[in-house]
Amino acid sequence: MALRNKKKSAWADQRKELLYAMDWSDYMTAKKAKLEEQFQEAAQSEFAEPTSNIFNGIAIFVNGYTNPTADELKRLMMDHGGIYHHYLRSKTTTHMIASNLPYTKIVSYRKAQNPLPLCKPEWITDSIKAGKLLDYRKYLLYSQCTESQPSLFQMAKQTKVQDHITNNQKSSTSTSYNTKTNLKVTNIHNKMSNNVEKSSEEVNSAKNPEFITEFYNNSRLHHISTMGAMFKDYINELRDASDGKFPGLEALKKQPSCHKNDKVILYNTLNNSDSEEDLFDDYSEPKIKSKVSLSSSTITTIMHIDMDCFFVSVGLRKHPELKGFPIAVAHAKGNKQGSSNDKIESMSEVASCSYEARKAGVKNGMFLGKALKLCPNLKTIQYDFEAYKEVSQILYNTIASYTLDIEAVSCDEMYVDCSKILQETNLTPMEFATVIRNQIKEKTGCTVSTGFGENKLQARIATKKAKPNGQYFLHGNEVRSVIRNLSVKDLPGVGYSISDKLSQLNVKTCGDLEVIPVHVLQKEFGKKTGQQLYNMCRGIDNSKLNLEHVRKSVSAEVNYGIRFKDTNSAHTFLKKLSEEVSDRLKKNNCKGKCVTLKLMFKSKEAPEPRKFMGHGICDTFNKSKNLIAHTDDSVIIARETINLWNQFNQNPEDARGIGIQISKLESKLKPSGPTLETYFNKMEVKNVPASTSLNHNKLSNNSTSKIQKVNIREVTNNEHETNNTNTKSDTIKEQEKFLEKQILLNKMNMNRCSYENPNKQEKQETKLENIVATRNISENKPVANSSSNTSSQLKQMTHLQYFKQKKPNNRVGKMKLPDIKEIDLKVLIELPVDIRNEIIDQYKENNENENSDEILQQESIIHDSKQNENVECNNPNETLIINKDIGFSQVDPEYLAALPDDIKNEVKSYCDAKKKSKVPVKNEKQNMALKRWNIFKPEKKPLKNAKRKINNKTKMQGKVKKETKLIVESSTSKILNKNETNADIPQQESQTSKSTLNATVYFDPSYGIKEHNEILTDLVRCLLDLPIENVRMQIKQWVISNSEINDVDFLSFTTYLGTLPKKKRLSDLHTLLESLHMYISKSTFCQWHKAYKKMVKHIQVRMLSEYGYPLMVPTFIDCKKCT
DNA sequence: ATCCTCCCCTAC
DNA sequence: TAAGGTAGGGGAGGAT
Ligand SMILES: Nc1ccn([C@H]2C[C@H](O)[C@@H](COP(=O)(O)OP(=O)(O)OP(=O)(O)O)O2)c(=O)n1
Ligand SMILES: [Mg+2]
Ligand SMILES: [Mg+2]
Repeated sequence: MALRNKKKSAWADQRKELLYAMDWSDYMTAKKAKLEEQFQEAAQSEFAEPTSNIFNGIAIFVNGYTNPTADELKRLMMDHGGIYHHYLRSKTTTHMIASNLPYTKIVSYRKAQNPLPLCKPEWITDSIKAGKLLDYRKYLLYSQCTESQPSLFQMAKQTKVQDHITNNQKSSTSTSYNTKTNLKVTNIHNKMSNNVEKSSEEVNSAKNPEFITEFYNNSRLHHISTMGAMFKDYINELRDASDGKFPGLEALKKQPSCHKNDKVILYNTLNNSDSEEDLFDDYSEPKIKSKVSLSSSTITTIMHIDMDCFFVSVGLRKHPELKGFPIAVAHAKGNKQGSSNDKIESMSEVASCSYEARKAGVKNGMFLGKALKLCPNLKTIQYDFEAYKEVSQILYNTIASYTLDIEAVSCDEMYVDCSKILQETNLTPMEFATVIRNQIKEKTGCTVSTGFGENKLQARIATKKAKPNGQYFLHGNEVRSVIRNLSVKDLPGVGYSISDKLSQLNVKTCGDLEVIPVHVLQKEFGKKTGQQLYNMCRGIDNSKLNLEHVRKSVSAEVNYGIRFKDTNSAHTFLKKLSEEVSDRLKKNNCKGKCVTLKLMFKSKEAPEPRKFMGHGICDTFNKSKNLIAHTDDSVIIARETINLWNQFNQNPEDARGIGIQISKLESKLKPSGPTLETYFNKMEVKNVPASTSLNHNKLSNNSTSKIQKVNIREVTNNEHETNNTNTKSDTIKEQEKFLEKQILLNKMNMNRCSYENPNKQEKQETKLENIVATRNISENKPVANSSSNTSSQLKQMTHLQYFKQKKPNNRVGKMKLPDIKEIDLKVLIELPVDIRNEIIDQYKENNENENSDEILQQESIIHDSKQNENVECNNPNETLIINKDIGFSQVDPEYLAALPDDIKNEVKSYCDAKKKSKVPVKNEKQNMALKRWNIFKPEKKPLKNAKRKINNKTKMQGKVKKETKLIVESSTSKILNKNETNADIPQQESQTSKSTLNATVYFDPSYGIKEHNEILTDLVRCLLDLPIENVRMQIKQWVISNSEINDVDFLSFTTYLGTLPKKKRLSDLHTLLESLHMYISKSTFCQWHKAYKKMVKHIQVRMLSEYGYPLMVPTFIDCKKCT
């Protein structure tokens, strides 16, 4: 039934043909001719912040002569967040720009399988005028959409015609299509683009600003997901707030524990359903069972509980007259007037159907049209999401009044560990089931079924057997025989795909499955899945209840109604969706550092979806980006997702689904999370029956206990005020702030610890998690050993909270301690100033106190490198920096004060230079490249005739090598010591013009300082243009295949890295430094170690200047030769 | 070996 | 019309 997406590689690079077909001479000529200008502008753009982000993610290559010149285009791109490629890069260039192309080029272009869009330069200029990225397809060079992209155009046309023929009554839709098609024609001629945008906006239903809200309001799947997550959270909250008392349980215990029949009568006021037979049938055996479990308390009993046809049951409360009929909940009415053959089948989905309907073969999730065919007298009722929530809440509250060993599964379903209850009440599972089922039925008017077993699997299977409105204990001795007769599809985790594969192995039932050897299953389905199948068909399930649910991701997606007319509407939608995700993150009080964009595009030959505005048959693509810091900021998320979107060169009109997921979440900053009151406000309980006194008590109990807990944490007063919400909220706010700090500080310590010995730490964690099977959190305390001795009690509390949320008991081995580098950085970046300062204090304190401290090492390294520093920009007289200098206002004085003098001065002089450099931009650059490295001083001799590339594999010619060595020695003497090895490998390198950077740089003897500087600039610019992954590979190559350091490499990489802070590319910088450190650490050559320290120092100066605090980077290199 | 990314699959 | 969301487990295959 389900249409599965074809697998398809999103990133297959099919543009090689194009690359090889291109004529490169144009490019080379142009480059040479304009070399000078390029350098000038590079200097400009390199240090200028873009004025907008219109072209984020766009990388153009200009082919041939264009009306705005290539240089002009480059400047425009850089000014507006785009990238200009001097070379066509197969993987990263997204668009080619040309005003005219010779016919031969067009031919070769069209031969390419997946050609780059070839656009007129007006695309750039018009986009800038419009202040947003316009659809490039309006600016395709060869006007003739019909020629270049015939399929698209014609498909749209055909679709339209088809629609007219088959669907005459859809007048509005047809009109829309008409408009769209006409517009496309208009677009081709590139006219009236404003009109175009306005009118065609109506095509896309996602254009409606309220679309997302409206969609989510009506989406049942959205509602059940949201509610499911909410109840998982809710159970966590209840558990946190629990005082260990369970009113329902207490009430049960007070009952005379003798006659089960008494109890049945006592609670069984309403139930006269057929399930009673089951109940009494099971009486004899469970009694025995119960006794057995009493004596040997090790046996656990799991209960699975699930509302019967949930949406229908709830809906029927308002339509009692429909009880007993086949009913379905769906959006469409499904009025099946007349014969069903000319009526178009409704594609509305049946969310839930009554058991009467199921007898006819109707199933949840089925299209209404099909359901009506199977069951012509099926009646539909409307959704009532509020009511579902109310009933769910009662369900959960009822169970929670007996125990909190609950794993929430969904809004109508959960697992419960009943062992304790049964033991304490001396009830059999059947008796207990009767009690709670009656309670729930009484309070909600809806029936519920329960199943019992010794593990989750068995309990679930028992529930299936019990439904509807029943209960069942799946005894150990019947497990095998019962399961044997089940279809494999009945096993949880076995869906369409697996059951399909199994049926190809001639396996239909669990009995069939039983005879398949485990290694066969594992080969077919993978290690774990195979083992799981092997176990399940035997009734074996070792999984524990997932108490303490911890969320791992937050996402929002819409795969309905997505019809974009162009890239802009897609971007607009992405922004809205980013806001949605951001809201959800904030509601959940969490932030994440990985953004994933999920896109669905219409498959190549897919017909129009059968479902109105549905997604139809699609290919799906995911791409994710790791951020440097955790975020919940919609602007950042929007920026990143738009970037990701732009990396897909797909027709925006083909988009059918969009989703944004945030993962790699940090632990919640505020340990208390939303209060219980929040939940109940959210839930707006209205129709809770009077008999909920139980719940009511529970509520107030929880609320007070919550407050008490807060007060304890605060260690301030003993007044347990009963209500006064005002003071409380203030208190809580303060409290949260305080806790936030504490937790962050703790984290710093912990992370530092883990950084020193990550493996050991992690293993210890895992082991602990294993040991601590239940939620005995105190077990974890030793791991998070204290940071400072002050306020130990407070700290313990926060530790507890922290670990509780960080380490779910049954997510063994999945979580690992975050890296100190990341965490600290995140902390510093995202925290308010006061908190940041506090952390920096701590930081400094640790520096002074602990010798083995990682950060101290960093400091001392900086210190050490001072000796080697060529202090040409030193201002010895400038002792006090803090309030004197405007340029320093951004530098955190606290941190600055702790810096070694030389760094201080360096920061200062750099800031000064920056301030002055309003004048010619090039000066600033010289400040960086010349002053800093002292390489191109006038007195230096010009370099000799040589040629080299950034690519590490190439060696320099002897002469050049010597020359650069001289320079280096005169400037940064010890650090860049070179071995005098090879004066060899001369000319043949000139043929190898294929560096990874595609840059071949000549060190011409006639070049002067300026030229050298420009060469450096060019190299740096190339690096800046390069995707981060490529740079990383460059660095890797550079380090691992060289025993000595080439200074041009060194200078260009260092300058490049030093530029990143200003470009706000901290994420990239961090990634690169991490890699650099890793590779250099492996090197046995001390000059590498020293060079690394020097690079880090250089970068930190830029960091301090830009951000006021340094980047947390690994500095320690384990080398005995160089300390 | 272990991690990461990009999927697929499943459940409600 | 119809409202095909969302979170998590896990596998394949590449990078480290
Ligand atoms: N494809 C699906 C499956 C379920 N649901 C919603 C409606 C269901 O009422 C609710 C609970 O799902 P269940 O699997 O528990 O199904 P029911 O409760 O409807 O029936 P059962 O008696 O089998 O539990 O989730 C849905 O909208 N779409
Ligand atoms: Mg149900
Ligand atoms: Mg259910």
